[in-house]
Amino acid sequence: MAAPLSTTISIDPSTRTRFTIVTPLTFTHRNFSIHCTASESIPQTPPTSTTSNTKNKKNNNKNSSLFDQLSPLANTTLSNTTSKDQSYVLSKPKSTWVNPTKQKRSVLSQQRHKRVPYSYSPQLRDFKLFAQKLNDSGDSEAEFLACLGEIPHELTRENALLILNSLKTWQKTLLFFNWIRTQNSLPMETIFYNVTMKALRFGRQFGKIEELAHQMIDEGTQPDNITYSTIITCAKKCNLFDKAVQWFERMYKTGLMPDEVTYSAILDVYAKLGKVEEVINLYEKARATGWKPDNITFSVLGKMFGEAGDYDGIRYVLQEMKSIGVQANLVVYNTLLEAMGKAGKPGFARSLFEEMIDLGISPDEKTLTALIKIYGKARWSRDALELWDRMKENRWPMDFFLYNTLLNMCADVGLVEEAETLFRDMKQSEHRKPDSWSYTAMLNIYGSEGNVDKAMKLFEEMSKSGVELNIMGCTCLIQCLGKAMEFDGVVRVFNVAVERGVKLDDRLCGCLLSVVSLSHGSKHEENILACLQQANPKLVAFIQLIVDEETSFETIKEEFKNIMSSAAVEVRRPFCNCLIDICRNKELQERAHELLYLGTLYGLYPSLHNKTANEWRLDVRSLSVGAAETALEEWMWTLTKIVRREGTLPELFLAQTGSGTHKFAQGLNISFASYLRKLDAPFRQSEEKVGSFIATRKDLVSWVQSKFPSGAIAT
DNA sequence: ATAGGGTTAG
Repeated sequence: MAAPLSTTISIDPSTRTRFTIVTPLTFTHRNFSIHCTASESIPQTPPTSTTSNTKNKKNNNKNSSLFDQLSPLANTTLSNTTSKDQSYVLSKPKSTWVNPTKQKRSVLSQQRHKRVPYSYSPQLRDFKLFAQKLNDSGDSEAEFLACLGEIPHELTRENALLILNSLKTWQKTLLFFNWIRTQNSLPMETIFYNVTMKALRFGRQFGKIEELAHQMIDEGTQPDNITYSTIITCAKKCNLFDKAVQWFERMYKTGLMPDEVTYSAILDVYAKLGKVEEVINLYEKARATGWKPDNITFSVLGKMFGEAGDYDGIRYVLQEMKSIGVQANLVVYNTLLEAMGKAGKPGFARSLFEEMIDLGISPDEKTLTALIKIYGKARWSRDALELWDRMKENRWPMDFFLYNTLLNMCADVGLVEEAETLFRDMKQSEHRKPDSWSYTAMLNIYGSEGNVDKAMKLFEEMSKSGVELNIMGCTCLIQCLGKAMEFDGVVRVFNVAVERGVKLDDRLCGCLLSVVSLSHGSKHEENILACLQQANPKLVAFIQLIVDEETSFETIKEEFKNIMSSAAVEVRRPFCNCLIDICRNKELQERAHELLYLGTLYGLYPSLHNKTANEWRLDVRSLSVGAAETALEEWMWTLTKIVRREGTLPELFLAQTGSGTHKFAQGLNISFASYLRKLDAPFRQSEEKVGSFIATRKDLVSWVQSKFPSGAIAT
């Protein structure tokens, strides 16, 4: 989803750490400031979910939200915490009571529903057989009802429940439920509704569940915690989060207190809505009344913080577990591992895994999938291979997800042969035939490696064996063919994708855009542009605009903003990089500088410049070759200006291109080095750090002075 | 699935 692109200050309360400060930045053609460390902001998270409660606040209490209802409780149970408190994690002291003897009002019931075992029925065997017969009956209502005529004995409460629980489709459960109702021989207890609702939930029939709920309310059968938690989790399963919240609030309004099951279910609903503050609020309110959360709650919290990439949140969960004395189980470890990965902490994931092994908890497929994925994304090939060996050694469980994750990991760290072996094994296996994910991983590997022949062979193989080509496989292929300058192949693959109805996304457009820049000067440029025209006509129109020297900067700025606003966040920088390359190919250097300026202005290059008193650093690691050259030129112009007016300069200048730790990474450092030579700039390749270029102030100043006659420098 | 809550691949 595209986040809005904005030129105003944006402080999104849901992202606690992300503030963007706009400082005035003057811009004149040809005279670019490189001090663009501040940026106009593009919010990274769509501002969607944070305001839903304020909407309800104005309504009367008939429709008031849960938080309004709970706020009097909050005032009495929580001290010195405001809901706007940004530092809820770790720094907040545990709640302190003003009056510890005063009874705190509860937000949840500590008592769970007691399970009543079924009483013995002498007709159990007969009814089990009868249930079997009903399951085997035809699916039509008539057949089912005919079968019901053969009921062996009069229906008791226990036997009715037995049958309700034994029917295998929700349709039959519902028919049987309605039949009991019409028989009128048994009082309709809550448990009948609950069992039926559970069957409906299995079939994701939220509408039917709601009908039943209204029906029971109408006839005066009280819904209990089991009813509500079933309704809420069904809504959740059907992605009807508003409905889940609605039913939870309804429950409060009827005066029924949720127990811990319902409570953790609703915590999960708010977590899935991304309402982190609300979840913490509810969690702490319940904690304050003495509730002892269990592993399920911690799994919900861990998942939520993982989705938010919030490392502090994950630490908060670990700390809470420790202080409450709850030992994590396998599910919690799996969730927290996954969360550590999302928060970008592979090292902590590794220690968490070792901690779990030391405790004697055996990893399952999900554990290993999470960890292999993390090592792959972090490019920790040694850890990934070590873990892979341990998996084989210990015969830890493997499944299809794990196989495909291993393939993806191989793609991430550049293990071509290992991937080929695994892929071959999968083909030879009975139950783990490669699917579209597996093929995509292999296409990714061959694509990154630039192995056109093997990639195309896989492509043909997929068509033959009927494995669907998905958007990512398609993008990998196009990228691979483009880099190999096989533009006819690009067009062919693109057309196949369109024919098969692959939905074209922004990444594919970015890929095509890079092919456009590569095809410059060849007879194929028009054909590639025609593909892009189909995928994203606005982008093609923008290219036409930027390559026309007559277009004013104001127009470029406006259209740039439009293009980037509607593009997915992750493709904005690649788009800008490619557009700069296209301009430089056509020797439209000035336009290239304008685009780099705009990219910087809109925060697409947030860490391009780093300055300390001793060192100025240009970090071009996320730039394309053309964009990196443009950035270097701009840097040098600024230095020239500063030298001219005899401003202060640091001792050291450093340009970083990255060493290309990725096995497949194409050498930006090589092209950057040759451009430095072309400019005859006094940067030297650092000996200890590959991909770093260093220059001293002395050398740079004399270089600047030699480029400009001394008279020109005097002011 | 045996009346209710949590975790796996771009």
